[in-house]
Formats: sequence, C-alpha cells, structure tokens
Amino acid sequence: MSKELPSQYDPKDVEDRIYRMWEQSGFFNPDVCIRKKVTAKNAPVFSMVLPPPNVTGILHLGHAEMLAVQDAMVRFERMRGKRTLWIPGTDHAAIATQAKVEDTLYKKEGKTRHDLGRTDFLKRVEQFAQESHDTIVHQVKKMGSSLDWSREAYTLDEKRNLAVRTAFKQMYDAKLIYRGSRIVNWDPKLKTTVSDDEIEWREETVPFYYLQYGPFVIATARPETKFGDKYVVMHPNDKRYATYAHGQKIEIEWINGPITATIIKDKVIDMEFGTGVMTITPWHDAVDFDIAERHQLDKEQVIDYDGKLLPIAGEFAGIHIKKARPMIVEKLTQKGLLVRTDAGYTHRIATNSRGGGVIEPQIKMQWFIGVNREFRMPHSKIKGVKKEQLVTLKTLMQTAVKNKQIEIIPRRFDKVYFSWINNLRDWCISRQIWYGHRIPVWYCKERSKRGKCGESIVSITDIKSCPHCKGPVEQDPDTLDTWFSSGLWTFSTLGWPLDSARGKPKKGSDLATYHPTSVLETGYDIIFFWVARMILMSTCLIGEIPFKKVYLHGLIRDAQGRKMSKSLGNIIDPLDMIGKYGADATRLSLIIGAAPGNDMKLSEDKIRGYRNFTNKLWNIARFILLHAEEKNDTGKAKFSSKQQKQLAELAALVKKVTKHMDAFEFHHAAELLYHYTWHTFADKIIEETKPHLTGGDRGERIRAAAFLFEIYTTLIKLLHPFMPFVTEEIWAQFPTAGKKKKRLLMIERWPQENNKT
RNA sequence: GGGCGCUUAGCUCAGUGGUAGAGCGUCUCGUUUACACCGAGAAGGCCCAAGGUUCGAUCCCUUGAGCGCCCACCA
Repeated sequence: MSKELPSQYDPKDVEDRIYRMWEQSGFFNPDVCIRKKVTAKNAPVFSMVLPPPNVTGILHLGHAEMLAVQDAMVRFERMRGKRTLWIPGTDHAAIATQAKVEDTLYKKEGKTRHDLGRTDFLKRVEQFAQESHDTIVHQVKKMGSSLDWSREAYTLDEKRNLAVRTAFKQMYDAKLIYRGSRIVNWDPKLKTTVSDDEIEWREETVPFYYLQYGPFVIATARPETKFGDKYVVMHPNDKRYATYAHGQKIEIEWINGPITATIIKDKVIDMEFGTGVMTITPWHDAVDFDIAERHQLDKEQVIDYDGKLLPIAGEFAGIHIKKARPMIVEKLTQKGLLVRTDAGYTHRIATNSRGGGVIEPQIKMQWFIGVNREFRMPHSKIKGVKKEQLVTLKTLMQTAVKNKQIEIIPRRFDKVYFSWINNLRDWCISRQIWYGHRIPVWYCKERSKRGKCGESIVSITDIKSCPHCKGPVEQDPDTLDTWFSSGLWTFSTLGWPLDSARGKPKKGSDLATYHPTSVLETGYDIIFFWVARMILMSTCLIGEIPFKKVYLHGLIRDAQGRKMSKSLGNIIDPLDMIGKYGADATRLSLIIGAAPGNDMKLSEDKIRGYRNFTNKLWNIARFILLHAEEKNDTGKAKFSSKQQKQLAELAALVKKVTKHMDAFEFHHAAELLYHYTWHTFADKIIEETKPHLTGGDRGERIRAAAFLFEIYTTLIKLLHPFMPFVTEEIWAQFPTAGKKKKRLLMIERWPQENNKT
C-alpha cells in the first residue's frame, strides 16, 4: 500500500475529501460525540463562538488566522476528551452591508435605495448577504475548521431577532434603554447615525481662520458652523477677560448682521490656546453641546441632515457646507471680520469607518443605552455582584475583569479595556438604515377622547394596535446597531431566551451546558466593538460573564506592514494560498511566529516553507509505512535503553506542547513540534535507526520499526490540531492495530505525558 | 496630551538572567531505494543607545532615540 503513496503530498487531492469525512462523522457536534461514546457524558466542557465574519464579502488572512488558532484550540480540547463545542455564524454588519449594496445598485443601475423602496431594497441586501454567506462558509470549511454546523447562527435570523427584542425590552424596562435628543455622529452620506467607536479620524490640513467677534478674536477651522454662535466662552480665571461677567450681553456685528452675544464662563476653556476665547455651536459639536447643557443655553441647528445650510445661514441657506465655506470666508473678509488666516493647520476630522462620509455632529432624537444608569441586578453569577445589588453597566463591565472572572490575554490589554470604559458615553443604538433588526417599538398614532394617547410600546412580538387606546400604531422606522445583536452572541447562539426561564437556563439546555463559553478568541482591534459589548450584554441580561478568557491575536499585515482591509483593497484571499500550498501550510504559517497580541507580516515564502514541512511529514510517513509490515507481527517490543531514552524525550515534548497549549502559546507548541519532527525525529532518530531496519536480526528490525512507529503516531496526534488534513490522511494510511476498527484521528486521544502515547 | 507595543542574522519574525533561534535568502558539497517541497555543512548578529541591579543582562530597572498603534472635547 505504501508504494502507492506519491512522493509529493498533494493537498488538493485530500482536503475536500477529508473535510467531508469529518462532517459526515458528525464529530464536530458534541452531542454526536457523546452518543457515539467518543466523549463522556460528564466530561469537562470546552465551548467557544466563532467571531461571526461580516457578510460583506470574502474572508481575508485575518479571518484565516482566527480560524487557524481557534481550530487548533478546539481540536486539542476535543482530543483531550472534552465536550467540545465551537459555534459558527455570520454577522449582518448592517451599515457596511447596506452601504455595499447601495453602492453596487448605484453603480450598476443608477438607482438609490429609495428608488426601490424598503421592501425591495431589503430583498437585494438579503440576496447579497446570502451569496456572501455561502462564500464565507465555503472558505471557512476550506480552512478545515471543525465547527458544529448544526448550530450555525446568523446575527439577523429569527432566533437572534427574538433575542434582540427580548434584550431590548428587558433593558428598556430596567430603564437602561431610553429615547432622547442628544448629540450624535451623523453621516450625511449614508444618512444614519453611527456610534463613537465606529468613527475613524483622519488628519487634514486646512486653513484656520481668526475672526473678529465683537471685542474678541475667535479661531475656527469651520466657519460654516458659526451662524448660530451667540455665546462666547472664556475661562473664569482668565485675567484678560476679567472685566466681562458671566451672563453679560454684548452687541456685535456678525456674518449676517448684528447679533446679541452672551458671555459664558466655563473651565473647559484652555487659556493657553489661541486667544483663550471661543464661540460655541452646540448643535454641531460635542464639546459645545456639553457646555450648552451645563449652562442651559439655546441650541440651534445650522446644517441639515444632507449637509446643507439651513435658513439661519441667511443668503447661504440651501448651499452644501463644502461649497459654502469659501463663500462665507469671502464675505467675512469683505466685512472686515477676518483678522488673519493660518494656512497649515492640521486637525482631525471624523469619518464613518463603515464606508461612509464625513461625520457631522447633529442633535437628534435617538435610542441610547445609558451606561451610567443604576439598576438592580435581578440575578447574578458574577463575582462581586450580588442579587438585587445596585449597579451600572459600567461597573458591571469593570467588575467582571477586575475580579479576574474574565482574564484577558495578553494582560496588557486590560488597560485598554478599562480606559475605554472610563471614557464611555451612552451608546447610541439606533440607525437610520434599513438593513438590520427593527427597533421593537411602536408609537400610537391615535388621539383618544381624552386627548392625545401617543404611547410608545416596546414589544417582543409585533403589535397591530395600541394596547391603551386601541388606536393604530406605527413602528419605529429605525434599525439597531449591529453590535447590539453581536453583543448577545455568546448566549443568543445557545438558545437564549427560549432556553431560559426566570433568569435561569433550563436544565440540560445548551445555555446551561455551554455558557459561559470557555474562551473568546479574536483580534485586539475589536475589543471595544465586540468584546466589551458582549461583557456588557451578558452581565446585564443574564447576570453571567460571556466567556472566561479572552485571547487576543495580532493583526496580519501586508508586506508593507499595512492593515489588511476592504477599503485599502490589499486583502489576500486565503483560498489562493490554500490552493497553492494547502490549508495545513497556510494554517501553520499563521500560527508559528505569531505571538499573542502582536501583529505579523505574512509573506508567501513563509507559507511555502510550511508547505515543505507538510511534505516532509508526508514522506516520513511513507518511509515508516515501508517498514510497517515488520511491526505488524510484533507483540510487545522491548526497546533498547537508547530508544527508551528517546521515548522519554518524546514524553517531555508531549508535556511541553501540552503546557504551551494550555497557556495559549500556540506558536511555541507548533514551533517545538516543527523542530522536533524535522530536526530530531527525521534528521537524527530516523537516520540512526535506518541500519537497524535493514540489518541485524529479525527482533532488532521489528523493534526498530515499532520504535519509529511509536514516535510517529504520537507526533501525528500532536500535530493534528495545527495541520489536521495531512495528519488525518496519514492516519488513514496507517495499518490498524489488531481487529479494532480505526477511528478518525480527530477523535483520538491526545497523548499522555507520562506513559508512551 | 495620555497609554501601549516594537527595535534580535540580508528579509520577516520567535525567544531566554548564564557559549544566541526559526522560515526564506546566500555559499560549499551530495544522482545513499522516505522526501531536491531533500540531505550534510558553512557564512552571517557589540540582541537600538546610555546608565543601573547582578558573580553574570539581549532578557530585569531607569533614561533617551527611532518607528508604529490606540485613546483623548484643545475651539
């Protein structure tokens, strides 16, 4: 049989076949493992969710990395006999997906979403999402990921919708979700709000204008916002302006004529900066908004939601701010209000990172999650938080990590996490786009006999009429931030809320068995978006941490060290690499050399190197199989003292590798195995053993063959989590010992450290 | 303005309180029946700088330099 094996391992021939075999075996599903007695019923649990890739396109190497690492973890734990569950899924990525479809629609058909209407447009998005989903699933399988596909979820499917509505209602009833008019990040291009975390800052050099504002000189980079400025703010301790009193009114000449300005004294003003005086535009600037709130000042909208000036701008009304700016500067110059201009002023402008435009702060009625609002925990399994205790979402998030119930690896990211929480403002969760979970709120349109009813009703199920006055209702047109549903992921995928009753998971349900999940493995770039929000949602809604450990991997960068991203267009399709070098080589190249939390540049050369290793492993197998017949008729071989010593070294290797795996040092584990396999086993042990395989007496030959077989069998098992395809294929070629029907390598037992395999 | 990371062989990067490692690349040799996607061997590094702790530091501490990232309301 061994002679039939080609001298070069061709992954193309085997990978798809092996994956089908795994899938058909059902062993990706822990229930099947228990039913077929592969796993003990009461075995320890290992569970993990796959960070759901966005259905915006194809996978990149960053995804490939997380798949390689996570699958290694999962296969390792499964081989150790744990009840192992890894849940697949995809994310609807509301804004990004909608933006992409809108873009295509406009480019290909010259239409906007409004031309199609909400229903038809959503059909397009869903179709796109479906295709994208299929591509992604195909790619995930190509990587060899041992995910339980029977439990696959989508952030926007029906079950998750129920979870979202339930979460919304629960948080609304606890007064954590509220509707309010506050300053938000408005994207005039996509016509939606976005959260603070979705903003990407871009540096821009623009002229900086110094304007005469009555007796003061104020500076601005955005003269187009200044129409509404009727407050002038300075520090209370600034001696230069000691003669002015807080609340004092002065008459000044401004862009469109004389106005009355009011003096405001506030400590946020930096006396050192510029003239130490500024005017404020509360409707279009977060800092100004805060000042206005503190002193109860008027707020006026200057720019509309399309980015055009409103009537307050007088002659400039209706003009887009981009066009209006030079015109306004021109007018200010003519009126003699422009004191001087700094040409090279760099400041940061906010853009929507989800492929949108330049952010314009606006005051809008939106839905928020109040992160500082106190509420009573209905029940809690969180260390340091008791039932009925008064908490806020911020304190919950802090407590879970502070008390080490959740451990972040590497630890330095603790700081990042805490500082994010400290600076966290209320989370704006409503979006004005169409793709996403509809906000489960209905507004009564009826005026009852006694006057307006106008109730807002939050409901888990759709409602047709107002429960108070029976009048007609209309649903809130907005959708929810994607991360609202992603935040529920660890428990919405495990059956919440159906599998829980009165705050407790039903006995024997997935929720009871697999939550909290063991580990969350993801890139450090989404700590805020996702990791923190999962902690928020899970602790708040089910009184439980979502995961015990967070393992953060670094980012894969391109050859120039740039982040790989859709917008940069420098994405490398892992499928190309798999096609050229095989999934095992691709996986190994993403694990070795990647220290936790550190970025890695990946070159094709590296992948090729590990392709060579795959081939080496294959040829070692061929060699050993050449002599396998010798081994077959042996009973217990007695190994020489040297062989025993080498087996002891192997046992030490097993121990080290296991230790590294437990410590999330996969790069160490894999590198050790690589090195041992090639430079110890192949280069030294096999070479030393060769003479004994051909020469000597029969007993010596049998012993030599058995010896190599012994080591190799162990190695194949140790390597399986990292390179599952080639090891499984080799395993299948091995002669079965005795009459036992051979099982798949993926469910073989992980080698024990103290006895020989 | 805060915080974090990085600086190790030509390139990309691991790593350790005690003569320095991997992949790729370079050079020499090798038509041995597992593998040329190979083997044997070689060259190549004041482990960013300065100070400190130590019997001993690339590793720990301090300071500095360069690069990068994240956060932050300097109009």
